[in-house]
Amino acid sequence: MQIPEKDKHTEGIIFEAATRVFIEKGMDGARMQEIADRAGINKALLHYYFRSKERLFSAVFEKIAGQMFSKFAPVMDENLSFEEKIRFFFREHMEILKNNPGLPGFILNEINRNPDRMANLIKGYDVKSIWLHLQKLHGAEFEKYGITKENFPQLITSVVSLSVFPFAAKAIFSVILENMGCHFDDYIEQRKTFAAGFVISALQSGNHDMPRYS
Amino acid sequence: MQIPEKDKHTEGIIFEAATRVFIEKGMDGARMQEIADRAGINKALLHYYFRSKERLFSAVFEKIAGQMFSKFAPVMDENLSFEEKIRFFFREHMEILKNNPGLPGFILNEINRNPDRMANLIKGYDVKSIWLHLQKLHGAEFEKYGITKENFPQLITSVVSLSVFPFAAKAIFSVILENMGCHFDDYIEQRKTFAAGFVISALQSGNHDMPRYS
DNA sequence: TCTATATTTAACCGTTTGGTTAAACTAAAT
DNA sequence: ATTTAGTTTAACCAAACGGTTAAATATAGA
Repeated sequence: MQIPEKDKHTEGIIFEAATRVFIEKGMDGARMQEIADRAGINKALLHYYFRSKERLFSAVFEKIAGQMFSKFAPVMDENLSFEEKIRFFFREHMEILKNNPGLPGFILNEINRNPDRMANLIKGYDVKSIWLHLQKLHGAEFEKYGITKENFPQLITSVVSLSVFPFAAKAIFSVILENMGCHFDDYIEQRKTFAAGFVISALQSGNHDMPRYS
Repeated sequence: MQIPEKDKHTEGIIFEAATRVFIEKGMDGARMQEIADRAGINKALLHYYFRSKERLFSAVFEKIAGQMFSKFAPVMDENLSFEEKIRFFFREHMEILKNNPGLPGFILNEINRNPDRMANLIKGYDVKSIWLHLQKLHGAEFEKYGITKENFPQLITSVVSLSVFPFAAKAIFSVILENMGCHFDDYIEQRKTFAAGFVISALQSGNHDMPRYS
């Protein structure tokens, strides 16, 4: 047999090319011919490795989405105070996105196109278990900050929004920021500390407006 | 001549059908045949009113984007304190998005696909002029809250992130929230007051971590 | 009634696209 | 040397798609 390293090599080249094209153009906008061209191979070989566009896309999406979500969990296991974890999260997570600014748009676009794919993806990332886990670790801090089971979803979605949205809306934000003489990358660098401080300040003041569940 | 109302009527029906399809599928995923079907007319008539897919899409996009951005400005002219404006913004803006949850994803997807379109769209929404306007109106509050020209972009992008991102990521959030026994619409209703309180709390505590510009 | 526009019908066109096929070539493994 | 899998080439196919055309019909205004 032939060396499997070469298989992985070519398969990897195709996969990387496909990843770039799918991120740029999305599933609908991507063309198999363009993927083949960027990989420096031909369409026939593309289908030799990945039978169809759908299969190739699924492989790319699952890897990217997996990478994306897997970066959330480990932060929560670090031996840090809750406040330090928040700073840690913004610093690390936004650094990853800074190097892959197209990921949020890619994920959001695809889950909007095909919401069913979410079901498979989400299992294993249960917010309730995260809540229980964190409450065990940081019960005292949670009480001090007034973090409850009711406002916890609001809190973590706020954290995610503050870090992810600027990348999802990069095409808008970068233009607007330039008008104020600020470059996007500088803005992101500032944001790592600003957003962390912003969240922590909000927690410390403690008066979270939370209506009762209806 | 025929009554122009009927023209507008049919044109409006087509336009609305196109809007729905484009929001659901995006430019690349949308099909002219499906737009015609949903409008209850035929493809020929579609091209009779809107010469091409590109023109139809541009018309839809510009109207939606215009609606979207026009909702930001008037908030700033209300006769309210800055704190009240923040509460007002979250309440009103999120109510609009609640009734049109597909808009953020549509806009984000398209500006990612075609960033050049942003240039035309942004002019008229200059952050620097908004900053000058607000600083004139709320100079005292800005000083109290420590809002400066440097951290202002961080502040308003945070406000926008907190309100818009949950809709852009609705397909993810709704699944995750269900795991905690919370429905998306309830979450949004809570969020109007939570996010406002969150921002105001962060401002009141005042210690915004802001590194110097590089 | 005549006319101009709105609308339908239905066929048609050129291009693109995802995917296939078959033959030939390469090169390492046995 | 033979086998096996990787790879190229190049042609091909059927379906989908955006868009066009032309003839027929409906309808309201002049």
